[in-house]
Amino acid sequence: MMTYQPKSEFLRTMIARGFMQDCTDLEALDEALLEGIVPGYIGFDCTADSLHVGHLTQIMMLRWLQKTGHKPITLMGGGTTKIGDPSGKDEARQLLTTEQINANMAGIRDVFEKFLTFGDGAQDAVQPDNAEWLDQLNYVAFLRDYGRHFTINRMLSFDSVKLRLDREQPLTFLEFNYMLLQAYDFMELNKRYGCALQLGGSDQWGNIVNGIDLTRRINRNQVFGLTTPLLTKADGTKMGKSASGAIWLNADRLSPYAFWQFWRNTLDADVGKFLKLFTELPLDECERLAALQGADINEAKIQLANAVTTLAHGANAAAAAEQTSREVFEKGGIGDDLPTITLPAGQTSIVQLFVKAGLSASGKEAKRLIAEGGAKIDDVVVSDPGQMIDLADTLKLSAGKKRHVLVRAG
RNA sequence: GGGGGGGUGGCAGAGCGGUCAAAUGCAACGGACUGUAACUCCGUCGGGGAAACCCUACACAGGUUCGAAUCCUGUCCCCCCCA
Repeated sequence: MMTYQPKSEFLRTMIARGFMQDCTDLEALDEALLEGIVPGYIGFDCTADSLHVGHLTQIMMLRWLQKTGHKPITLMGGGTTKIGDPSGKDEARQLLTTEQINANMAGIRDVFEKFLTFGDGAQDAVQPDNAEWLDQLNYVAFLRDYGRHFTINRMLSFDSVKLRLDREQPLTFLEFNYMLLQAYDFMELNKRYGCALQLGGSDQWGNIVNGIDLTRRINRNQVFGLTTPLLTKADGTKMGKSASGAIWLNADRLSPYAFWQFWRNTLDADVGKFLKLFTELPLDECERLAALQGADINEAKIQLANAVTTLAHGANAAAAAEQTSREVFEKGGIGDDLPTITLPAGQTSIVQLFVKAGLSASGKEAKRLIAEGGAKIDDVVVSDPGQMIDLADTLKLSAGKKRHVLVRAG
């Protein structure tokens, strides 16, 4: 039960928009936020060269932090990625090379540039890499200075550890150390940047609390933690995955059109929640849109798609995606934003066309699609799998009602 | 170190000499319905081929059989119990 009503804009926003799950000390954090600039951080693994929709809650929190007058720190886990966080994972992850990690870090930076303002100012975002301090740790010195502050009894009580032990899945000592290093990160960020807040998903609670304790003991500073609820869709499935994989925030990995479509296809019941979390539309507008009934709620989904795509890819990309979507879905036409492939002009079998366009994983699958009546070329149902087609101009291939690809003769 | 159980399709999980490209569930894909929904229903769901049909698959390598996911031998990996 939340009895305390925060006064700071940041916390009020977090609560009102549904970001808040738990806070270590709401009242004291609120005071700190009212007093001055609070640097707050979230750590990100460097396991891929982009971030995806699953990270978007965290990204938006940092954006709000900056918008409400504070300093976001996007900590790159260049050091900890070499270890792997056991939280919520069933198995140890495979280790990445330093080169891969560095490349990934650059890609992630590109994503953050869209959401945050980086620089040297007091409220500008910074992006340190924990390899800066973790790589040079001396094992014995670390154990002596910091290891003494962690008891095995306590560490064993964390859900992330318990889960693995209960399932009798191996938890290596390497992974077991992850939480020490994350705690060390918080302490180090407190030293370097005066960082006083760690944000994260609710699965990070244990790690965050460890960092708070360590910072208090070593630095003698009070710092805070705030977690977000685990995000699930109304149908119970995990947020951020689609048929074709993760919904990346990077245009190289997922086109703005596909990104827009992802949001356009939000479940009715999720529209309000997503508007609040992933857009900056005023709350009353979010509520008005979410309350639309029947087919009218499609308008809300378009607004959602436009707003989120604008944040991630810019207003032009969002407008183009919307335009193409209207052409394709409302008029049955084509749009520039549709995924496009170029193939040599001439005779091609339809089956091969669908495979090359990425609409079918194999020829077998393409034939199946045709047999089921789901394959269309320029909106005409294909009936003969053996048919050859003369590729001379541009064709629109459709697999079902939603997946369309343009094929150009080149 | 000793004893026992197991590794099957994206996942879960049957099969235990032929009728098995392998039950069932989930996921996925297509269709109907609709709002580019949800729910429900129907269909499909290893690869190649227009098709007949062929190929590759049940941890890996051999072997026994007319015939093996199913039996034998060896290798690797996982789990349980005892010490």
